[in-house]
Amino acid sequence: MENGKLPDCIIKMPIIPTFDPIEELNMYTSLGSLHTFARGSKIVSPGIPFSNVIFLISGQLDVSMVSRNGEEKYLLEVFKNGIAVALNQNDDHEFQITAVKDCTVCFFPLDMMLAILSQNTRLLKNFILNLIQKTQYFMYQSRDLYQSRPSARVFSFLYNLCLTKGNRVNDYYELAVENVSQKTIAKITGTHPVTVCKLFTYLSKEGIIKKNRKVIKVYDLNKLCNLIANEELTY
DNA sequence: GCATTAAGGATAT
DNA sequence: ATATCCTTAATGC
Repeated sequence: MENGKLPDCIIKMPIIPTFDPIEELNMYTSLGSLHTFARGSKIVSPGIPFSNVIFLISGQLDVSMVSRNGEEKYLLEVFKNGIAVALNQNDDHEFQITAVKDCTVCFFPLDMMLAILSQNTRLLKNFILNLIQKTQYFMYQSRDLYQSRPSARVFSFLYNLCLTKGNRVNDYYELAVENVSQKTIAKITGTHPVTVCKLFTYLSKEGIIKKNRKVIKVYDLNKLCNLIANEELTY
């Protein structure tokens, strides 16, 4: 640990499920196939075989699962230079990848991806770290869904967001939540948007936060932390 | 305690 | 002008 910095192989766990970009893949896009997708179109659909590593050159992707009864489980978002590994050669998968903005993507078949990675050790490392980051995130996610109540997950999300992205101003933490809507928080925490709204108004009434559409100010982080473990809750 | 639905209001495009 | 988001209330499990 030189210069007081952490070694560069440490996995940083995201609060919002967006994983580290791999800029270096831009050098290899000529070895894959370029495609464009209009906003709203599906790149991967449940039940339809698809086997490529998707590299996002521009735009934004939404990855989710859709079961036969039509229920949807949000998984993660992909931003510029991010990857989505979709290796589903059979028709029995439930994955869905949607372009939520106009997108330019590059498809790499697995063998091509492996050929590229075998030539570039640093890229290989970043690729592996990206996958580990995803698996670890979803390990935490499954643990939370298993042992925490929805309210605890929402409070926990807000608490962690505050610690990682909160700006200290006077006696409160300020959170820019313009791009993190309550709907998004509901999807990430596996709760209902109405529940998130109720919990936030509860926190406001308790004087723990002050909120508007763009900013959440957290005044009592300890109280918020205590609520995560709380059994009783009336809101 | 939380999901669901509905309905109205605010805000962004 | 239409979509998206937030809020509140009512109801049910």
